[in-house]
Formats: sequence, structure tokens, C-alpha cells
Amino acid sequence: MKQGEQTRSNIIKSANKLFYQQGFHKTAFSDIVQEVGLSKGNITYHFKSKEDILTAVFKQRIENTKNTLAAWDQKYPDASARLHCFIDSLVAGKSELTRYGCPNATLATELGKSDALTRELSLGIFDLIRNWLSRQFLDLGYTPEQAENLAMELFISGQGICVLSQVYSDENMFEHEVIKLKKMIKQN
Amino acid sequence: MKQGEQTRSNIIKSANKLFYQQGFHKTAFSDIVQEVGLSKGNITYHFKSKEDILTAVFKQRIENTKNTLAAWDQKYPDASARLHCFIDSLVAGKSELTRYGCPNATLATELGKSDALTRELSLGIFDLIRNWLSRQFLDLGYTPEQAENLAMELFISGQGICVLSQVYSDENMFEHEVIKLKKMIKQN
DNA sequence: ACTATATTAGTACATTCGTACTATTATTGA
DNA sequence: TCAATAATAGTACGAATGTACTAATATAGT
Repeated sequence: MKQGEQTRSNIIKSANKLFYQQGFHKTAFSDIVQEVGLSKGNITYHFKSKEDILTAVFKQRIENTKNTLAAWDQKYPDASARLHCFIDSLVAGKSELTRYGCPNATLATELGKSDALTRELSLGIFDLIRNWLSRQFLDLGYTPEQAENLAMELFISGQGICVLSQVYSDENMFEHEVIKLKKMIKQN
Repeated sequence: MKQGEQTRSNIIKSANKLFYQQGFHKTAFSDIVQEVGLSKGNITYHFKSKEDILTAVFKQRIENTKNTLAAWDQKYPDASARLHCFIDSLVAGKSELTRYGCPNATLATELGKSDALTRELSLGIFDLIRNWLSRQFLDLGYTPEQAENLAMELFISGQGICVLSQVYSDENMFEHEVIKLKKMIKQN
């Protein structure tokens, strides 16, 4: 029982990595098999299809996102500090973001073009972040409408910079953009 | 000779549509065959591989982008009016952009994860737009550095809104965002 | 210790993929 | 008009795809 859960977790982890770095459609089932390092039969035992693995990956991402945001909430009593966490996390991940784009956005755009279930799961992650951002600006004293607008503005810029830094293979774009983003927080 | 060029053009057009709406990897060769409505053999006669079609699609996009920008340049003597053209084109295409994302960005992010040649072609399109935007702000009297920053800011916002409107399936986001973008132009 | 079940491995298979190939028909240029 | 070539159709094929299936092994509870 316990060993199976570990394997399951490993599969999700490997698939998550490959879906991020290569995209879902370009990642073959055998790629996952190779990455995990176990037999094909073993993996089909835990997940009966490639799509099943995908939804598991999504659910794990949602869980991770929840945990990260909750951790920031708990660690910092100041909403401004929490927002800085968010922005700093972009800079911290700039190398990967520049190479492969935003993991949530790239999967969402690839799959949003067709699938319905995965679109809903994607939306789940984005809502987590958007609502969290909105709450921070509320804490800063903005009106609900202002807070939502600011959250969206921040989110949009974050996504935009991910796209352009990837296209230009220039991770320095993040530092440039982050200065503007941090200014948004200051004007309380 | 002439009929062949027409067919070639049709193939590119169909492939362009499918690559946009489904992505490159999800689009099978037979999908293109079906979309064009001609035989498989005919298409392999004009393009020896799927990747060949892709590069042809890119080159056509570059050509189209060049033409569009040049047309705006010729039509409007005022840089402000030209920038409004750019922004209005986002609103005009909001339905498709919301459904499938920015055609250039979605292909770029999908292929930028692996391929090298296509990354270069993607970058070509983005450079066309970025440089054009930069030139407009220069015309408005900004310094080269300011112009570049404003161009990037505008570009980033445009890409960000494409990503989020797609995820949320909400094309109304464009109107919201466009107001902010147009303010960028006014402050001359 | 023993049986039921969880887990892993290995293989097999139908399907689809992209491309190559040949044959047939249109079109062109001299 | 008539060869040469462009263009189209149709088929074939090896490789890779995702999944199903069976056999073997490990692990658990009793």
C-alpha cells in the first residue's frame, strides 16, 4: 500500500516535469515510463491512461499552489510582504520560466484549445492565485473592485512577461518588469 | 505552375488555421489533408514534411504581419492613431484570441520548448511587432529607451490579457484592459 | 505460514503517425 | 501536337503511439 503511493507520487512528479518542459501532446507515454524508470505495465496499473496522469498532475499542482499561498499567509502578517513573496517567486523562477514559460499557462493554452475537463482544472489554479492576489490588495485597504483590478493587472503582467521572456530567451526581462510590479504594491 | 501555387497557398492557409486552433503537435498530417480537401500525396508533393509546412506557415505569418504594419504606417501619419490601430486589432480579434490565444504566442510557447529553427521564426514575428511599437513611441517624442520600455509594456500587457482571457473564456477582459493601454498612448 | 491482494514487469496489439513510392492526369512550352 | 514536367491521387509501410492483457513478485492481514 505504502510503496504504491510512493510510486504514484513519482509518476505524477515525472509527468509534471515532462508536461511542463515538453508539453502534453509532445510527451509520449513511453517518455514518462523512461523518466520514472519503472515498467510500462506498472504505470498503467496506477493510471489507466495518459489523461488520467494529466488530471493527477493538475490536482497535485492545485494542492501545491494552495500550500504555497497558505504558507505565505501564515508567515507574513503584512499583505504587502505577501505580495512581495509572489513577485519574488517570479524572479526566483526566472530561469525555468524563461525556458519553458509559466507551467500553468503553457498547459492551459495547449489544452484549453480542445479539452473541457482540463480547462476546468486549469481554471482552478488560476482562480486560486487570482483570488489570493485580490485578497492581498483588499488587505492593503483597496475597495473590492480596485483590489480585483490590481490583482488582474499584476496577474496579466506576470503572464505577459513569461511569454515574452520565453520568446526572447532573456530572463533579465524579469528584473525590469518586477520594478514596475513592486510599484503597484507601494501606492497604498 | 499557377495551379500549384494556389494549392500551396491553400495548404499553408489550412495548416495555419489548424496549428492555431489545435496546436502543432496535436494537428496530424491527415488533419491537414482533410482540411485542405486534397489527397495526401498531393500535399507531400508540395511539402515534403509536416515541419516544412510549419516553416511555410511562419513565413506567411511574417509576411502578413509586415503587410499589416506597413499598411498602418501608410494609412495614418499620426503615430498615436497607428498605436490605436494596434490596440483596436486586439479588440477586433478578441473572440478568437479568447478561444485560442495569441496565434504567435501559442505556437511560440509550444515550439519554443524544443525546436530551434521555429524559435528563430517566432522571434522574427515578435521582433517585427516590438520594433514597430517602439518606433511609434519614438514618433511620439519619447527617448529611445522610453520608447522601448513602453513598447515592451504594451506588448506584455497584450500577451498577458490573451493568456488570461483564454483561461477564463472571458472576452470582455479585453475592453477592460484596452482602456489602460490607451492611456499609455495619451500621455505624450 | 498462508492466502488474498497490491504491486511490478513484460508482452502483445490495434491504431495512428509521418513519409515514401508509384501511377495517373493536367498543364506547359516548343 | 507532342514530349516534358507539374500536379494530383492512391497506396503502402515502418515506426511509434496509447492501452490491454497476462504472468510474476512483493506485501499485507490473519
